[in-house]
Amino acid sequence: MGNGNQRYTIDDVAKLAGVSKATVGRVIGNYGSVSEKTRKKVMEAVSELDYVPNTIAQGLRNHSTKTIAVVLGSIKNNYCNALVYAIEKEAMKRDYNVLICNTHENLDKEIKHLQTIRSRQVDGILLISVYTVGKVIPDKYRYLYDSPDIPMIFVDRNIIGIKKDLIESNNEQASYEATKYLISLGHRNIGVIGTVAYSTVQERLKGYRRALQEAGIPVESSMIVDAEYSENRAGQRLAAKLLDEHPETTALYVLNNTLCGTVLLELKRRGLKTPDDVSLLTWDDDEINELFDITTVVQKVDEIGKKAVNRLFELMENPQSQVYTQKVDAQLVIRKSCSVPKKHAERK
Amino acid sequence: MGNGNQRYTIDDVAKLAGVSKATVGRVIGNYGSVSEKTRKKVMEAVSELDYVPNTIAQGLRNHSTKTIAVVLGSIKNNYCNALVYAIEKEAMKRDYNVLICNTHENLDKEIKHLQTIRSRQVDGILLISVYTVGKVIPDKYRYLYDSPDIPMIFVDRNIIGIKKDLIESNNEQASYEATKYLISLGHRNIGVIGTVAYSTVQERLKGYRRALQEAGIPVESSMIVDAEYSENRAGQRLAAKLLDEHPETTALYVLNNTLCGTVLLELKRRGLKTPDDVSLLTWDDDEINELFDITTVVQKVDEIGKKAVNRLFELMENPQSQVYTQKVDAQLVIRKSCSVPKKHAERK
DNA sequence: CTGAAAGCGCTAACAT
DNA sequence: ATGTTAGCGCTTTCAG
Repeated sequence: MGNGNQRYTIDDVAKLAGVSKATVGRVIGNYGSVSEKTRKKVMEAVSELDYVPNTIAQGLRNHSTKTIAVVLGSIKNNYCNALVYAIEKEAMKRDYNVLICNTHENLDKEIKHLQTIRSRQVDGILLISVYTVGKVIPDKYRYLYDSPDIPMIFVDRNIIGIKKDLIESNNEQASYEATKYLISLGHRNIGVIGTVAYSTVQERLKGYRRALQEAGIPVESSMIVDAEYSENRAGQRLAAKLLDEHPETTALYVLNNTLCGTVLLELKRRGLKTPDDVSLLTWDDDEINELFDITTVVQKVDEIGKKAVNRLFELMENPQSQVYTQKVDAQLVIRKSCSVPKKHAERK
Repeated sequence: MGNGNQRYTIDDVAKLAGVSKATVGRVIGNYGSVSEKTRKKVMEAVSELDYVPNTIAQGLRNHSTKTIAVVLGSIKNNYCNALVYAIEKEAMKRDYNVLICNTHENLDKEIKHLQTIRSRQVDGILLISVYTVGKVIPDKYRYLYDSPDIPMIFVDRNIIGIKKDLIESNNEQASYEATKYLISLGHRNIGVIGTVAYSTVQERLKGYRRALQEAGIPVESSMIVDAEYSENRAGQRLAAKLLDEHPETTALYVLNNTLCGTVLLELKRRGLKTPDDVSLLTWDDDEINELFDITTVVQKVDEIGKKAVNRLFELMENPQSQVYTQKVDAQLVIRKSCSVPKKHAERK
């Protein structure tokens, strides 16, 4: 009776089949040549014992652990867990497992994780880095980011100064179009809420500015408010700030999925309805968005995850490969939270 | 210049320090005895090369990979990702990594994952099994569940017939109290929506029935409607069914977090407001719940995750340990979605 | 077509 | 206090 556990080794199979372990290896690994007769004997022994090769031993020998790691801020974030879901699904198809590492958006934890997964010899790394624009990686740890020995690609967030593949949404363009949509409705005073430090948000801001400039609307920098990642209910505070300081605001444009929930809370607190009192447009879809009929820039998380894994495997096979960025189209899903502005206050 | 990668082995350190690798091992592993002088030499060599031991090689030797696996339905589920977050945090404290395995609530995938993580020699497994009440594990795969060679504990869901530790909320009692709360408000016609097959939901139903019986309210089985896990928008369909077939319903009691969103959708579609038109009480907290002021039975996911990891480590140290169940108190958080029923329709 | 043997990097029992 | 060596389970030359 087989038990499928690790008690049986290749030697046990060899003994039972009456061959050498080299031969068993050939059958299992499907290489070299074995006579049909021996192959059958071996197969029988394998299923008799329910033998499964020890991945650790294979790893030591082959320098491949059949494991990839995903390093990200927090698995509780909806964008992240949808991404991990897609990644794991894709990895499984190739019999790879996925190690999950939360950095809690903390530099030290990111470095710690990067170090330990290296010593674990993961075959590849998918990184949504904490490193925000302006922050510099200490020389001491730079090898964690640019050493070519283990394939790594950036997902969603880029690190300026490190040349690695990047898979992300077409943030600038999608944001440009979203903003244009608001402008086409008649909005001229669009307040923006986002965590500016992240490279994605920077790009979304670029798109926003481009649309404004194209429409001849001056960009008022105080209408762009910045959220610290760690702040609790940042969306609420910033929506309040924006609405207080800029009562002429007719539309709110939220650049991070995490922020939107508490923006809604603030709107509710003030008794403001969308789209009648204020229009609302946000990034990243969520159950809430559908419930509230919020017009949303939806990222194709599945596709991003899939592309990321595919590219990582390419790199694992051919580490010399050229570095490049892949953009996945994000889509504006128009629901009911945006309309022609009712108030036509002047700009300050 | 160190590079922290795997190019350097214990031999390199030994050579550089001018000692044997056994000595290096003693210093690294902090066992046996080494003179202060040699220790220093070794330490210098270690930091010179930025040497990090190869976890794979250690694993082969020690039969420990410093990895635990979490097997669950889907990381996209909010209960699950909050759990994984807690688990990973706790695991990191002990320098353990976490492997994530989505079963997609599919039996075959669960078995496949269980097999591969075994061959990967994970040190422990946390399982939220797909096996629902009534389903039987094929003999062939039973070893995956009851073989004692690798410590495993059940989280949230139990498998009847397999004796393993279980960490879960006090589902019966918390559900009893939640139902009692609705009854105390005056509700007698409480519709229940849940995926009945799961052991947790069964327990919650028991608590619901107990409260009803205690209050002398007959349990009407057609007011308990069952959702298939995989059905899209099951909450919506079932809320509709309940409201159509039982117009006397004054309160909706939702037993799974995934269902609540679309229940709200159906309420919205019908123009029904909570708590004025219908009271609503649900399990598992979520951003939506706060936004909608929904009274909720909140599970202490953090504590469940922490307890699960702690217990798993106990088992890893002492596999012979007695099997037992730990219950974590879930709490009823009263917000504004429940009130005294306005309509006093008779029971059918 | 098959087997013997070396070795991946580390640990630990044994020897000095 | 330190070094030598066997071996964890597997793959892969190299011989035969």
